[in-house]
Amino acid sequence: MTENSGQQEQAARRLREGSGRAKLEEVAHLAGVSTATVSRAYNMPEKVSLQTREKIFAAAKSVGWVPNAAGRALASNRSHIAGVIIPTLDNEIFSHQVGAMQRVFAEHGLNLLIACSNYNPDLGLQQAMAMIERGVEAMALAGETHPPALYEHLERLAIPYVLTYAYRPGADHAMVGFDNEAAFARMTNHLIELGHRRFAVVMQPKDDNDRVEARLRGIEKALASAGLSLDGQSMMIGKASLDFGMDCAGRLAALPVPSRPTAIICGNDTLALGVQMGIARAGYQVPEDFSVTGFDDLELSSRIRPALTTMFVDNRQIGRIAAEQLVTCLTGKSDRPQSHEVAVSLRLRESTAAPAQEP
Amino acid sequence: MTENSGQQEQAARRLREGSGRAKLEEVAHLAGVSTATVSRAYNMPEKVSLQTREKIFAAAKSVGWVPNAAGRALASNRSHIAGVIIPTLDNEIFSHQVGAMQRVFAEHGLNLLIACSNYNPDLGLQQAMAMIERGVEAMALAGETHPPALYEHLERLAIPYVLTYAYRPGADHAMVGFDNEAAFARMTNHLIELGHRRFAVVMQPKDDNDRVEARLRGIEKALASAGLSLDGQSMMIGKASLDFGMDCAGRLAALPVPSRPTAIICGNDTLALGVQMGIARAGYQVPEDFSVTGFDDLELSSRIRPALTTMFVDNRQIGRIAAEQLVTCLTGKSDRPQSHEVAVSLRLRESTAAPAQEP
DNA sequence: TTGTATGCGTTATCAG
DNA sequence: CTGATAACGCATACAA
Repeated sequence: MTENSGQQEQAARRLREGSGRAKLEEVAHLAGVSTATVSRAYNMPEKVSLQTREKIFAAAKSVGWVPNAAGRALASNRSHIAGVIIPTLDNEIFSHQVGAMQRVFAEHGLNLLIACSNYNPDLGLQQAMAMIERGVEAMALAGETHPPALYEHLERLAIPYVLTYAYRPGADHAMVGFDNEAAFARMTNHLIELGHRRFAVVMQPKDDNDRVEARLRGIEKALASAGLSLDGQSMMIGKASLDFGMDCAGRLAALPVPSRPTAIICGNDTLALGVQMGIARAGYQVPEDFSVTGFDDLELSSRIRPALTTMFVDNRQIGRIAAEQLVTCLTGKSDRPQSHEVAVSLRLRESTAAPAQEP
Repeated sequence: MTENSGQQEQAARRLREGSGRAKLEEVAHLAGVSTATVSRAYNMPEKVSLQTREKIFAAAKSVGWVPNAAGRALASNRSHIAGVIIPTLDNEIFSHQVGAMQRVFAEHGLNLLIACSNYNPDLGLQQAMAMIERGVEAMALAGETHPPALYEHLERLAIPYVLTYAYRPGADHAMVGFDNEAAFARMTNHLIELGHRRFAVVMQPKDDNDRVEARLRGIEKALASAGLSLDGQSMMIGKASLDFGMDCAGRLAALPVPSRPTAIICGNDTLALGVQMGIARAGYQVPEDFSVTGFDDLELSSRIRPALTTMFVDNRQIGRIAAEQLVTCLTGKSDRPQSHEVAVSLRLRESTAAPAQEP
């Protein structure tokens, strides 16, 4: 009890009396100079004589001075913090992006705040607002579908931002990514050209996910151009897991031959690998009985047998370019971040082939 | 008069500096109350009458006021920012941890700064110092091996911190994780009990990675207890990739039978999957010719054939608990973060079996 | 090259 | 319940 109250008291006093850490003023006293000179020694070293600079650094070191960012930010109107909002860190397409961004930002003295929306736009908005309150100088957002309120705040506060993992010519915002619709149209056309006429789609949920919506559009348009379409039972939407892919494969394999697809387009490699496993488990073969395509090109996808036909997306490059665009704005080299289309490449491998001849 | 000219001056400055950001003072004017009351309306609503509160919120909304965190932090000595440093976001064991942490912190109104050390302690220190300058209130660090200077700074500034992904009874610091040495000893003993006597180890680089060092100790101690040891050529260290695993498998399969291992202990599941592929490619079978073990239990590991014997580690739980420990410190419910051992579980599957009888 | 003085936006203290 | 006012730690015109 006594101990406890003592601790509380101490904590309270720390709060009342300030951080308890050394401040710039103490460094100044110790070095026998003014606070302005200390500040200059760090922020504009060339304007301070080597001699005093050394005195100052020594003094700072002796008291273990760490600049207080709040005071700094308040006086300079710079927080040195950037922010990124992604749906989830559990998907490597986003964690790779963030990793690349963090590296670029760090090289420019910027710290990175991160938050996840869990594919929930309202949560994303909330997280973004929290970051804006923290004074982020720039912001990267995954995807294009965000509450108008978010864009309004960013515009009004003149916080530069880019949208990542998507690219749409003529979009209102700066975007760094690729055209999801075109990419899936390309993949679909590959299968059409091989001779496939009956398709299934295994896709992650499209709610509040503009990338997935674009992908479905791409598939449907490509099919329509060939006079084809998906019937309802061949469109399977669920969690992007191996298990869901396996389930779907099982259901598709159980269809009567006339309505059974010969090609299965998957929303990502995880689903596609699951589908391949499900097909094997059902006693069928890839690509003889089913052609399968993925998206992302995970390390595993090229090593597994049969190697997966998929689309390579360089998520690290997306993250890097997005961060670089923001940095150029912050350093005044550019007025607004520029959009940038990142190339994706179709990797044709063993999981796709011409369909077997109908008996 | 004075007031008026003051406002004009302020407006002029805002125009000059292009910062169209409203401040608390303007909200106060608009609502016809003092700045203190506006502040209270947000931070201690119960101490402000409902009526004035509503006036204030309306005024704030009309000018789109966003609180300035720098001013806030300076006055309250609270940054509402936590930090985490991990080796890399490219490995899901860390990205999952970070994702879980971020969720917990967000629930408590804390934003999360993230940085990667790339397994370089100096870079980690540098990143950590940057975070400390930004005023992080708490910090999570992956692993145990960090420069003494880092610990000194954290201690001196009284910043609560926890180390994650490792646990060592009697450690100097709060740790949330598991005993890497014990875990690998357990895995090794499983193989010894199956009857294996010749082992190979395929492991990620151990430089500046205390977890890997502990794992190797665990393996060697378990072997020693059984009167066994590794000869040099059976210890293979390299990048934790499928390719390196495949290479190692090829080299091991090429050894003359008397010195060829019957069991291959891998540092993680990625390496183990690579080893399995390499064995298949070399024309051998798992587990008939080689037993293989992994570590982490990726989603894939239980679905692949043969299913991989591995150790399940709940990285999300590690992240969650670590963050919770830090939060309890920040809310004053605890003085120091507590260590917490997270259970790992051995998943015995198809990739391990008794070695074939020697002819 | 260095010092002085002031402001940055908010919270907290104390009086009312 | 509310208001006036002093911190909070630093950067930066302006002087010297």
